[in-house]
Amino acid sequence: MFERESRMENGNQTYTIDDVAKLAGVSKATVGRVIGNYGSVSEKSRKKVLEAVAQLDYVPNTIAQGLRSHSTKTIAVVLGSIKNDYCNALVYAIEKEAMKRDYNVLICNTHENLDKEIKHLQTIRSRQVDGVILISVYTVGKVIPDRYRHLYESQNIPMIFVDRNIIGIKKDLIQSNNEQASYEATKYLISLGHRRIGVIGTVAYSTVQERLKGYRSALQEAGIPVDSSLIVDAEYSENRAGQRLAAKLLDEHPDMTAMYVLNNTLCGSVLLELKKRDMKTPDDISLLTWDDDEINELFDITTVVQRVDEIGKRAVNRLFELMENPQSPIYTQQVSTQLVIRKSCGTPRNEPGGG
Amino acid sequence: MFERESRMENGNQTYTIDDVAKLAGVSKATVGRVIGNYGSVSEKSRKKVLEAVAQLDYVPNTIAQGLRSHSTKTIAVVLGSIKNDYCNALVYAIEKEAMKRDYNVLICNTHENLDKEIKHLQTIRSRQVDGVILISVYTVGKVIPDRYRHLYESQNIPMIFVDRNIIGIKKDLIQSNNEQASYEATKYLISLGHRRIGVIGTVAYSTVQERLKGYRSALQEAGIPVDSSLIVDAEYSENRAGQRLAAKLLDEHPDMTAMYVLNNTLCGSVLLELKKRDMKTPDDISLLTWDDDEINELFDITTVVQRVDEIGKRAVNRLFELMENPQSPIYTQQVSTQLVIRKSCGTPRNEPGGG
DNA sequence: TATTAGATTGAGAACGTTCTCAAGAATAAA
DNA sequence: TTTATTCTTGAGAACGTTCTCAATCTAATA
Repeated sequence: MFERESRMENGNQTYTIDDVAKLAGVSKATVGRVIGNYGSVSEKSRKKVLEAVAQLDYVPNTIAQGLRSHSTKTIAVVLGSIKNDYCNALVYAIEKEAMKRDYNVLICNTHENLDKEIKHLQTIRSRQVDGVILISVYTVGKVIPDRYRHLYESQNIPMIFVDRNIIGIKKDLIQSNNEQASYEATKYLISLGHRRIGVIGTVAYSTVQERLKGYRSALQEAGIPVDSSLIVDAEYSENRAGQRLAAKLLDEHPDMTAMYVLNNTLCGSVLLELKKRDMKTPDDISLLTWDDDEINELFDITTVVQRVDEIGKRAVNRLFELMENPQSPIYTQQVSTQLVIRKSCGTPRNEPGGG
Repeated sequence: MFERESRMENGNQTYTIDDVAKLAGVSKATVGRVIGNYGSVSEKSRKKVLEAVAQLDYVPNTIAQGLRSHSTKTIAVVLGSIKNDYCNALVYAIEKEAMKRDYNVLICNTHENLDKEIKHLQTIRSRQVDGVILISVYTVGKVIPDRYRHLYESQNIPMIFVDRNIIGIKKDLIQSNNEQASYEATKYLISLGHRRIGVIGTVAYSTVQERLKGYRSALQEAGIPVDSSLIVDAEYSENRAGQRLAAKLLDEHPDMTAMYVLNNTLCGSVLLELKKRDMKTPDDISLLTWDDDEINELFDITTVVQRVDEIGKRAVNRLFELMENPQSPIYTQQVSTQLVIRKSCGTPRNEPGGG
């Protein structure tokens, strides 16, 4: 009683389930039943409890709930950087879906750095996060050291991969149909008459390798030899890699008539190089890129558009499935893409039909 | 013993401080001392504990720590949408700073919706989050209902505002020097000879009002009458408001020689309208906007650049100050901006010197 | 009225930490 | 050797929930 009153004086004090129970004149078990909406409670008790809750403006302590119930109502999203367009659209979609289920989202930027990814996964473990959505930094060549494998393989925390796969770790994966979409995009360029198509992408990522595979098979199908010097690799961390590599391609391959950009981060800086050289699409060169953006519309760039919303939604849905049933069999979901044809691709300038 | 062994078999089981204590042959109090690095522990005990920790790959349960210590090592960032360039750059900076202090970041999108902001603040309270950084939806005219005021005023959770202020709630605020920067930007346009300068912005936000104030005072100083029909208001939620409003201004004010865009979200769609009308900057119209972006560089748009990194950094620093000392006096920090002059502003086309 | 089934309730253990307190061990001083 | 001082240690309470279990109460049936 004494304590209660001293609390009342401080309008900001937070109340516990015991305070509610005392005020309502019932036990905390009964309060728990009303709050948690389980068991059976008489109408009279329920009313008293709800009144007390309202009067004290009581909110249950999620931390205590988490400790007791082993569920923190939290999912973590681990990715390179929230600044990346693909990633922030993904986080947006994930948070939206999570909210619908009263879950919150912890954001973990790895800055495309292995150590930070490991550190985040450790934190996630100790935080008892309920589930993890991971766009891993792990690139195709690299092998996860044994001492960290458990962070990826533990059955305790449901985890799914989005976009990038980690070879050797079996997890659900949700991604665009990279190979097929890339095959079709390349075929489109070929159908316009292009035979020398330069490619810019961060080769180390599984996604890009899939896209390259589609590129190669389209060329092969058309009987065009694959010239690996037309494929240039962008370090993810390099600032304005697109600009440097576009310049390299343009300098070394004067016969190149189209550029195909596989990473969404690269396109802007490729355009900067074109601007610098006063080259226009599609007259001077054709350009096709992955991932849509306001820029793409403003510059009329033909684009393979990923349905990031859909990927995010599926990721959350699948994660919740796994949270309910951790034994659910692993599988990969491929989300369709859309080739949005604008005006950046034309017939090759050296071709009879070209300008 | 039995239990331990059955746990060992399941390689994924997580261990508790009791398991470590048992394996090390000490009490959990001693383990706690080693983990938490306080009190005094003999070298012998310390070694045994560390070995046990390593062997079991023990990580402390943050939830239990949180319940006991009343600190969850979490800060929440509440903002309109992570998709917004300003916001995602801010979150990026905040997460980076928070990581340095071993704090994690909970992301809360309000979708510029009042109810969602309230809901998030309630969740934040029940989650025992240690601190909140808020870009509120609350617009200048609106008053927070009494029943929700405590969510903003509670002394329990340190909270600071970024970018937007809420009139009537006294909190720390960190923002750009909106009025001064806007005054100078306008002055720059005036110095080029413009007298009819259209303005597009979401008037309801305190930031925009500050920027308008700077705009007006620059005009007044130059003896130019302020024509309020040149200032058009963009609903935040409207898709491509910039395009519609640019069209409106261009249609209704043929004498307008410059457009001044106050929201970063609007510029892209303003450009779309210019593109549609085949108008070029600076020849057909001058354009000046807030917030930098790849687009601005590609289109050579003169821009008031906000130092979002710095704002984020200061926000976290200040929040931690408040977490240590909640009584610390409230104040506002204004971060300087930079007017990056590119090529989108020229002399008015109807002027003697113009095209 | 006695009996039974079902509804309602509260006491108290458990979740995994932190941290106080008092006791025991080790060392230094007398 | 005894006494004082400092180190080192473990038992157990506390944080705020959830949830089991047994007890009580109600109403219906025989």
